[in-house]
Amino acid sequence: MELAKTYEPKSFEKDLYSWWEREGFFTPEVDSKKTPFTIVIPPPNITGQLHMGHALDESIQDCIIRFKRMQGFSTLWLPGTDHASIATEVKIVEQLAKEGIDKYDLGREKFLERAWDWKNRYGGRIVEQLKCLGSSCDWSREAFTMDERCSRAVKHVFVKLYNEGLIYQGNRIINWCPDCQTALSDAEVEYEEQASHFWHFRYFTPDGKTEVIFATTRPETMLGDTAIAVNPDDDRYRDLVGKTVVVPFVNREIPVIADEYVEKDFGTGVVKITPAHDPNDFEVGLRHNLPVIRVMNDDGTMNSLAGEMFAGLDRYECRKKIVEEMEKLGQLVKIEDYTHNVGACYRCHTTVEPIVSKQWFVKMKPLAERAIEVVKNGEIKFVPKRFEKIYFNWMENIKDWCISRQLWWGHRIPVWYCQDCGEVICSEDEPHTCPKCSSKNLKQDEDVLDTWFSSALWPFSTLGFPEETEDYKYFFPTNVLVTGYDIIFFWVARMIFSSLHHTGKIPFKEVLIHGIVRDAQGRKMSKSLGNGIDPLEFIDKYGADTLRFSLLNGVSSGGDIRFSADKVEGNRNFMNKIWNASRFVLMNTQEKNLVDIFSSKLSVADKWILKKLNDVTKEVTANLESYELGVAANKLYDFVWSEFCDWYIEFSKPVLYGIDENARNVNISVLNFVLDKILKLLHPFAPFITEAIYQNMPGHEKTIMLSAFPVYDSRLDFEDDAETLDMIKEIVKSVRNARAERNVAPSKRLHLFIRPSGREEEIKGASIYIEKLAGAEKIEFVSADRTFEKTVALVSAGGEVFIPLGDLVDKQKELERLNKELDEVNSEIARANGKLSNKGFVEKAPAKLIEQEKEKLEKFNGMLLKLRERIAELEKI
RNA sequence: GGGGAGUUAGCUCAGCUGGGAGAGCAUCUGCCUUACAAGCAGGGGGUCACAGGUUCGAGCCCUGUACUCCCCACCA
Repeated sequence: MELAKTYEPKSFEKDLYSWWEREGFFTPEVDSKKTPFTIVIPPPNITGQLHMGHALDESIQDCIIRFKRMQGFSTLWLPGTDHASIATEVKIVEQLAKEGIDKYDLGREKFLERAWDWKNRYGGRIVEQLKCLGSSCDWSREAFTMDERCSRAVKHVFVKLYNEGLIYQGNRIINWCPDCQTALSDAEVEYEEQASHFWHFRYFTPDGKTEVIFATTRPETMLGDTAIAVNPDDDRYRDLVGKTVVVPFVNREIPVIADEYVEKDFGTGVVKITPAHDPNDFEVGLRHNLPVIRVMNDDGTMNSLAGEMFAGLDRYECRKKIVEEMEKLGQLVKIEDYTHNVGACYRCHTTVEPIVSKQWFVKMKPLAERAIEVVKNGEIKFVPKRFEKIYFNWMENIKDWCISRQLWWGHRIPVWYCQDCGEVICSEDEPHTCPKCSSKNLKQDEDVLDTWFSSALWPFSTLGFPEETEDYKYFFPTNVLVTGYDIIFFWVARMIFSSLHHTGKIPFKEVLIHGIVRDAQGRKMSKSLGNGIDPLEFIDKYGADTLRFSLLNGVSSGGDIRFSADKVEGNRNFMNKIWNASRFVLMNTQEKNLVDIFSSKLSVADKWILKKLNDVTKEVTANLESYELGVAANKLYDFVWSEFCDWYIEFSKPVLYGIDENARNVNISVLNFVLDKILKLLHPFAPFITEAIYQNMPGHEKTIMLSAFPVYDSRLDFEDDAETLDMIKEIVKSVRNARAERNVAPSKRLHLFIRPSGREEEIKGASIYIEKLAGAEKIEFVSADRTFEKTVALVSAGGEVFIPLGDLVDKQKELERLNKELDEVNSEIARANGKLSNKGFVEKAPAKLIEQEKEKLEKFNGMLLKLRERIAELEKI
C-alpha cells in the first residue's frame, strides 16, 4: 500500500482508462429498478481536432455523469461524431486539389468513396482524444450522424414533414457561398464589419432629361435592377413615381416605384431594387410584381444576363469595371467611404451572395410554437435562465429554414423526380417506378441536407427512433444537454422543435450552457491568432486531471473562462497535494490496525474533521445537483488543502508518532475514512488520480467509479467539538503570529503558559496539538492569579497565552501592540452594541442573528477585560 | 435599432434567497519542520464603477448615469 514518491499522471492515466473500458464500467444496464440518467454528447465533427472548447464541454459532462453514476443512477453518456457535411466536404476538396483533381471530374460516387475513406481513417481521431480526457462514454453505443440508425431517422423525418406540408421546395432568396458553392441557412452566415464604399450613381429617364441619384454598396448588382424605389411620402420624388429610368449597359427600362421599405433620410432616399440579389429587394419585388433577373453564376462570376461587357467577370472585377464605366458615362456622382456589415460563410469566410435559388425549406412557424411553449412552462429549463430569453428571441422571429445544400457529403434528399411525367416522389425507400405514370425513369434530387438537420435528431435518432427500442424507451427523454452558448440556434433550438414534433416529447429536461475558453488576455482561442492551447499537449505535460480541474474549478455556468498558466499551476499543485496527502495516510496505514470509527473514542480533532467533511459533502452534493460545478470544485479544493492537509494531518502527526497505540489506531482509521470520502467526492472532477489512489486504499471496492458517492451522515455532526477545536486553532495561530512578528526561529522550542477561556478540560486534553503546531517544548496551564515578567501576553478568543521570551520582550512595543488590539476589540464591541441597541434591529432581525451578536459581544467583552489586565500588569513593571 | 451580461484586492474571479468583504495568483517576511519547496508559517493590500432610493441593515433589491463586452437584426 504505497504510492510512488512523485505524482506522475502519465504513468497511470492511459492504463486506468483502458481498464475501465475493458471492464465495461461505462456501459449501463437497462434496469427498470434503477432510474436512468442520460446525456448525449454534442457530437464533434469528424474533421475536428480536440480543442479547449471540447475539453470544457466534455469535462462538465463527465463530471455530471460520474456523479450520477456514483449516486446509483443507470447512467448513459452516449457518444458519437457528426459527419459535418460542409466542413468535411471542404477538407476533401482541398485534399483533391493538392492532387490536382477537380471534384466534378471525379464524380459523385468516387468522391463519396474518398469521403468515407477519409472518415474511416480520421473520424476516429477525435474519439481517441476524448478518451485521453477520461470521458466515461459508453462506446458500445457510439453513433455517427450518417450511420444506418441516424440515416433512417433522417429519412423518416423528412418524409413525414414533406407529407405534412412542412417541407417545401421554392424559389427564394438564400445565402449563397460562391466558394463552397452551396446554399446556407441564415444561422450559417456570420456578419463582420468591413470597410467599403458607398457609390452614388445616377440613372436617367429614357428622354435623358430627368436624373435620379441613388447609392449602393454593391454596384455589380445594378445589372439585375428591375426598379428604383422611393418612399411614398417623400415629396422630393413624388413626380418621379410611375416614370421609368434606364439601366445602362443592359439598356433596361425600369419603373420608379414607391415602397414603405425605403427610408427617406438614408442616403439619397432612393434605392435601386435588385430582387434576385438582395433579400429586402426580393420582398419589394414580390409586392410590386417585379421581374427577377439573376446576373451572377454560382461561382460568383457574372452571367450572360449581365451583358456582354461584364459576362464572365468575377463579381469584384465586375464591380470595379462598372464603376469605371459609369464614370465614363458621367453617371458616377461620388464615392463615399462606408463601413458596414457583410455576411460571410461560417466555414470558409467567403462573402456570401444573397441570390434567388430553388431550394428546400422547413416551414418554421408551426414548429416554433410548441418549442416556445415547453420552455415557457418550464418543461425544459435553461441553466442559467437568462439564455431562455435569447432562445425566445430567436424562436419568435424565426424564418423558414433552408435545408438543401449543393454538396455531396451528407444525407441525400429522399426525393425523386419522374423524368417522364414530372411527378415528385418523396419516400424513405428508393422508388423504382413512378406511382403516376409507372415510368422507371426516375432521378433523385441532387442535393444533400444541412448537417444540422441530422444533428437536430441526435438525442433520439441515436437511441433508435423511429423504432421503439429498449434504449429509446428507457433512456429517452435525456436529462441534460451540455453545450456552449454559441450553438443554441444551430443545434439546441432545432433539437427542441424536432423532438417535440417527431417524438411528441421534449429531448432533454435541462440545458446547461457554458461559455467559451479564452486565453490569459481574454481573447478567443483561435488558429489564426495562434493562441490556442492544445489539450493533448497539455495532458501530456500535466495530466488530464489537472486539465479537467483547471477547466472546472471556478467555471460558472454561462460564463466564459480564462485559461491561464497561473491557474493551471495552482491546480497541478493541488493534484500533487492530493497525491502526497494520500501518500502520508497510506504510509502510516496498516490494515490490521484499522478500527471502526463509529465505535471508537474519537479525539476532538477527529470529530472536527468529520464534521467538516460532513458539511462539505452536503454542500458539494447540492452544488453538483444544481450544476454549480465550479463552486463544488472550489469547496473541495479548500476543504482538502486548508482543512484536511493544513490542519488535520498536522494534528495527526503527534498522535501517529506518539506512544498511545489505541489513539494511533483511531487516528489512522479516521484519516483513512476521510481520505476515502475525499477521493470519492473528487472523483467526478479528477477521475484518474482518485482511482489510482483508491486502488491502494485498504478494503477498497473494485473501482471508485462505481462506488457510492458520499452522503451526509448525522452521526458525524459534532458541532460542539468543532467549536472547541476552533479555540485551539485560535491559540495556535496567536502563538505562530507572535513568533513570526518577533522573528523567533522555528527551531526554537517555546515554553508556553496557557489560560483557556472556557472548555479547560478539553483544551488541556488537546495540548499535544498546541505543542506540535505552535512549536512548544512545554505547556503549563495556569490560573488567573499567576503573573509573569518579560513575557509576551497573547489574548485570543481561545484564551490567553504567555510566552516568556526574556530579552526579546520590549515593554514599550508590547504596550503598543496590546493597546492596538484593545482598540480593535473596542470597536468590535461598539459595533455589536450599536446593533443590539438599535430598536429596529432588535425588533426585526431574526432571533438567531441577535443571539449571534450577543455571543460576539460577550466574547469581545471577555477579551477586553483580559487585555486591560495585561496592559495594567505591564505598566506596573 | 433590439436584447443580454458585466464593473469587487496589482491580476483573474467567487460572493446562493439582503445580516460583520473572500479565494487563487502576484507581493513582502521567516523557514528544506521525515506527505508535499509543485511545500510550510505569517503579513500587507478593497469608499464592492458613480448618484439617488427602499430597509433596523445594501456588494446583493429598485431608479438613473458612465464605461466595457457579447448576441440578434442589417439602412440600400
